[in-house]
Amino acid sequence: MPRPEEDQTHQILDVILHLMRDMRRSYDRRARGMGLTLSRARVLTTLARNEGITQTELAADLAIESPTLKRQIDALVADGFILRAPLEGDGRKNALFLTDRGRDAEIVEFTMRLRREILKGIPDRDLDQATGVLHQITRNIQDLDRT
Amino acid sequence: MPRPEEDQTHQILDVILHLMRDMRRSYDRRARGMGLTLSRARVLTTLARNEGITQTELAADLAIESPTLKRQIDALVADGFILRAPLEGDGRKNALFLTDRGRDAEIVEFTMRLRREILKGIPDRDLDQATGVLHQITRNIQDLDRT
DNA sequence: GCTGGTTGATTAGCCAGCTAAGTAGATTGC
DNA sequence: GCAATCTACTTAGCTGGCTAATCAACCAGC
Repeated sequence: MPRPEEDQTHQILDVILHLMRDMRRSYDRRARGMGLTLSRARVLTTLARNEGITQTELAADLAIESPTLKRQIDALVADGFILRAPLEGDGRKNALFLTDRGRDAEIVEFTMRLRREILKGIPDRDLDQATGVLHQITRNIQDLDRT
Repeated sequence: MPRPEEDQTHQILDVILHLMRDMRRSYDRRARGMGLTLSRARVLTTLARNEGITQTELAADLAIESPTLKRQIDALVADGFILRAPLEGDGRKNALFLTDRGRDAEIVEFTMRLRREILKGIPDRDLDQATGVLHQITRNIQDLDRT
């Protein structure tokens, strides 16, 4: 059982990897009854802030690629949460709208409550500091990719 | 363009979601030439610290489920990075070993270098503080799941 | 007003995570 | 010493991320 010192210091990357999976799994298990997942809830709450936008615009808001979004939209349309409407004036674009079911306050409420629970007991300034570190890591990655 | 205040404060969860994707994408693109991905490199480096362990043990070390690991092992065996050997004394278990190719220092070196680059310019104490916050979030999720 | 390039959405196919269920080998209890 | 249970691995199938390539509609320039 060798234990190189390097691993201890760079631990944060593995913590991030695991945390994301834990978040997803926990949310998905809880939201299954509503027919949602973490990713799909994000689509709904993001769309709720800006109904009528196109798929490309929504994908940009969510920072995911359009084929990824497309499958989620298909599922949400099939489950009656949102609607695709052809956008007049441009035959390529779809405008997206929530249905009554998709606009149901329960989803937003549920998501916000869970987020509050997940961050419980952590002072705002600690959250801000941690967020700053994560942003710095993101910038470092972008710098690397530019090389 | 409405902008509810709540979103600003809980931003960290989205940052985590995106950061993980950025890490994966950046690593995978760079490591493609070696036939590796971030997940597979993690399998190799974790196994390197403890050759001869079984799949279940390795899955526990990586904190992933055994079916997830199984597919990665299949791929790594196919590409000549590792070997499955039947473990004498228990016909159910496989012992895992690196091949010469898998033991190749380049992989470990490459991974460590990239990790250093990604964390460049961030003081250790900031990293530790951020890691602490992430751990707290992980504990909060586990507490929720226990309910 | 046609032609070439651009854009929005889709399709196809990959990787990596998961759960649920199946199979074969070990272990335990009677 | 056999039945029942448990364990390790596998199989099957879902979700969600990605890239590459296709198709249709739009737009620019000549």
